[in-house]
Amino acid sequence: MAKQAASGNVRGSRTGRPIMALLDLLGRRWSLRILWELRGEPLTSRALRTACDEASPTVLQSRLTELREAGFVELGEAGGYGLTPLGRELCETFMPLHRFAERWRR
Amino acid sequence: MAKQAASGNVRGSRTGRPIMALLDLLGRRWSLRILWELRGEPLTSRALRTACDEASPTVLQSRLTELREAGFVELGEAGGYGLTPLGRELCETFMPLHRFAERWRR
DNA sequence: TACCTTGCTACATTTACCGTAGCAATACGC
DNA sequence: GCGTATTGCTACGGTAAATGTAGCAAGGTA
Repeated sequence: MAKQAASGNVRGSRTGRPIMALLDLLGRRWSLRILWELRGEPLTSRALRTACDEASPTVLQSRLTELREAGFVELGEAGGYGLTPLGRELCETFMPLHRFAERWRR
Repeated sequence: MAKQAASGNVRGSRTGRPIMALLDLLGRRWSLRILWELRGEPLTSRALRTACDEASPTVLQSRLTELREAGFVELGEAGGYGLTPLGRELCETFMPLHRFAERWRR
C-alpha cells in the first residue's frame, strides 16, 4: 500500500491532506530526532550519527534525503547538514515538546 | 539494540533525556496519526482503523498499547479509545503543525 | 606520497510492519 | 434459547524497513 519514500512519495499524500503527508514523514524512524539534533548548529553526517546514538548510516541517509526533498534540511557547501528556514520553522513547532517531555518523564 | 516497546522500554530512554524517549515513541509508525485522529471524540478500534487508512490492526494495537502505557490514550469503559488529559495536552502541541502543513504543501 | 575526514553506499542479518483471517466476550434483537 | 452483530484483540505467513559492519570515491592537509 505505502510506496517507497525515496521517490518523494509519502503515505497519506494521496488523500490531499498535507497534514497526513507531514505526519507520515515525521513518523518515520529518526525523522524527529534528526530535526531535533539539527536545531542548533549544522552537523556533519558523522557528527549527526553520533548525536543520534550511532544510528545506522543507512537510515540516516534515507531520512536526510527525504527531509532534504521536503525542504527541511540542506547540505551546506562547506559540508554539514543544517536546517533550512522552513525546517527551522518546523523545528520551532516542536520546541514546546521539550517542556512537555520534562513534565511527562514517565 | 532497541527493545520491544510493549514492555515500556523506549529507545533513547536510557539517556535519561525524556525528550528522546518521547521523540522515539512519537517517531514510530502511526503514533502521530493516532493521536491526531483521536483529537476529536473517542473512536472505537474499528473506527480508528478506518480513520487511519485501514492500517493493519497489528500495528495499531501495538501503538495503542504503547500510547496507553505512556498515559496519552485510554480505553473508555463504554468502549472506544480516547485521549487522556495528558494526551490532549500533547496533541495541542501538534496543532500548529496543521497550519504549517497547509503552508508547506510540497 | 600518505593520511585524514567528508558524504554516501553494499550487503547480510534482524526487526518491524502489512494483510488476512479469526478468536472470546458482549450485546442485540427474535 | 438461537443467530447475528458488534467490541477489543491476536496468530500467522509474507514483505518492507532498519540494523550493524564494512568500505567506497572525492576532497583536504601535510
